[in-house]
Amino acid sequence: MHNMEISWAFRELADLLEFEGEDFFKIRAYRRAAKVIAGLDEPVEKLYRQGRLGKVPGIGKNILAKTGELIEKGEMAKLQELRRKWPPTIPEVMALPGIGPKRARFLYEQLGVASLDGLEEAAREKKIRALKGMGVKTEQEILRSIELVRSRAGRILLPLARELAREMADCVREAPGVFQVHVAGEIRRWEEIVEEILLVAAAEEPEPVLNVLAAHRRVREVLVRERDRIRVHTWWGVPVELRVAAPGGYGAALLLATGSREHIRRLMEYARERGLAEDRAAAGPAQEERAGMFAAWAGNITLQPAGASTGKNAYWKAAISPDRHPVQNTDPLAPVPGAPLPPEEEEIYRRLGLWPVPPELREDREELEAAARGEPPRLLEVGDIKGDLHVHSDWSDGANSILQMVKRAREKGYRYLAITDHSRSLGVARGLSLERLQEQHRLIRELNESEEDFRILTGTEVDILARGGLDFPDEVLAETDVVVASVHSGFRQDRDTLTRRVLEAVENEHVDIIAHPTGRLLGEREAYDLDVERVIEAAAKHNKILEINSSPDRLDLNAHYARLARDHGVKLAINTDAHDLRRLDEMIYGVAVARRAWLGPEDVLNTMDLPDLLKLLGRK
DNA sequence: GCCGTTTTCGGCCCGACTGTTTTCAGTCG
Repeated sequence: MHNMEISWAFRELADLLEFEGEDFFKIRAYRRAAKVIAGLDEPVEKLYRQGRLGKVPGIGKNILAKTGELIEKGEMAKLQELRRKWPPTIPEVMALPGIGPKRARFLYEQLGVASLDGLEEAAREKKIRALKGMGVKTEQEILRSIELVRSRAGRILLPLARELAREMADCVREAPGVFQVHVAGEIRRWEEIVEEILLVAAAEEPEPVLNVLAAHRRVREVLVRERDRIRVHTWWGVPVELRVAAPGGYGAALLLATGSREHIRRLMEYARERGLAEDRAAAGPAQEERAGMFAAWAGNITLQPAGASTGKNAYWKAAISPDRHPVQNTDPLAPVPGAPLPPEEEEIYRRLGLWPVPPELREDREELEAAARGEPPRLLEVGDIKGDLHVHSDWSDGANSILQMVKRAREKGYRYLAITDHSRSLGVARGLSLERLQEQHRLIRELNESEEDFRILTGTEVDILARGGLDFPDEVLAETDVVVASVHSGFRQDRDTLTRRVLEAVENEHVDIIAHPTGRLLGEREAYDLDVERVIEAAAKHNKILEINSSPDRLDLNAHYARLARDHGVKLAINTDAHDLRRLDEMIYGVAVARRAWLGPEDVLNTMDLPDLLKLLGRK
């Protein structure tokens, strides 16, 4: 059983218990377990079988037993009991912003509302406003939220998509006759949100490969099946499509499956204009047919004589030549951003007289024009990153100690790490008081004495207060290595007020970085109403750094604004905002955003060596 | 329900905001 399935079971259990009015701390324990399990590096099942699961913090006797039930029997008695007792759609009502357990219960008891559909109907019939404690505003807010939730149904964030794609691709790779598999589509382009998972496999015989996917235990229903293509609906709620190409046509198939649609369209136009692709387009053939023609042309490219391949990954390995920049992870199923293209695909661009366009740039944002002109840009790579300038420790709401975070940072090859715990106003996150902050900074200075070739930077993530101003006085910030400022309250203030708050932080001489500048939480919360252009202009004027927050549910700034910032001469910092060890690894997502924004190492603060970094931050 | 170099019970998450009130409950970060 997948970790995510177990995590979801505990989350559902917590939701239903909360609806029942169960003890707050018990619910919190289940939620925490769900979070811990989702964040584990190893399969829960393995830990369980080896008797190590009980040692994981947050997992005690009871949760261990319930997890065992899930693993052994595939279900949990307590959860099934609750599902029988209450309508199973209750959690979707509680998940709505503004509706918690109390209101969900109240709506259920007063109106019999137990699902989004039911709630929407009640709101449209103006029944909500008649209830005690609710009014017209609440009713309208409910309708708005429902619309938002509906619009994001069936869309998942990139890390989960990568994990699911990997699981499916792993099984395809073992299918008879398959010698190469890639994850393509949105995932390969590193889009923030994924609507479908696309896989491409190379094999002479498609039939047995398609059969393997059709029989996968996550597959609920086969939606489309053709000779060399299958599209299925999965347990995860996301469609998965597998295309099987003959080895000779693999490059073209991968290229076509990676997209985007506009990039492919332009690429085919480009090929036709140069007489490089068959042109039967005069009569206006459908997209698919044109793609087919292009594939037929591109498919003629064979790089190696048949039989030259010595194994499944031979093509892949051939692509990694020593003159490339170092790439840490070249697993084709879950690569890091900047992993090399397979040579068959690369060759198609070369034959068209273009440099091979990295998947992250295939969005029809002038990448073909650039590719037709000179040299490819030197885009940022994971290996360029020399440190992380925004992480949390167990001094505030992080899970790990400073030393644990430092150890992992060193293992990642970093040269520095800034510990930026929350400031005093952020109560929930156990924000540091002035005294605690200074105590922490003293400790860090001590720890640095025994660190060689590595520097722990003192820092703070200082709140930009709702009433304006910063949460710590200037003289304290002046003595801090890295001051990261960010908004955590007053999200609903109007554009002027919010922009003014952020501008004030930009103008403060002690602030170095504005973190997650727009405050969006993908799939959860819209960005607050901020005039980002003005913030970028101010950052340029005051030499301030803007963050690309790598957390996959933030990715903030996004590629659009990151590019705009760069064009204004603003440097970006790519930080993880990690609250535990594992999330230090999320740097890849921020790097992908930077690549999608066409950033190179020179545009990014934390590619700098420590002395240059300190100099730029104006530190004494 | 979990946890313990304050260890088998008692503590763990509090303050701001919102929409609804007329003094506050519910939600959220």
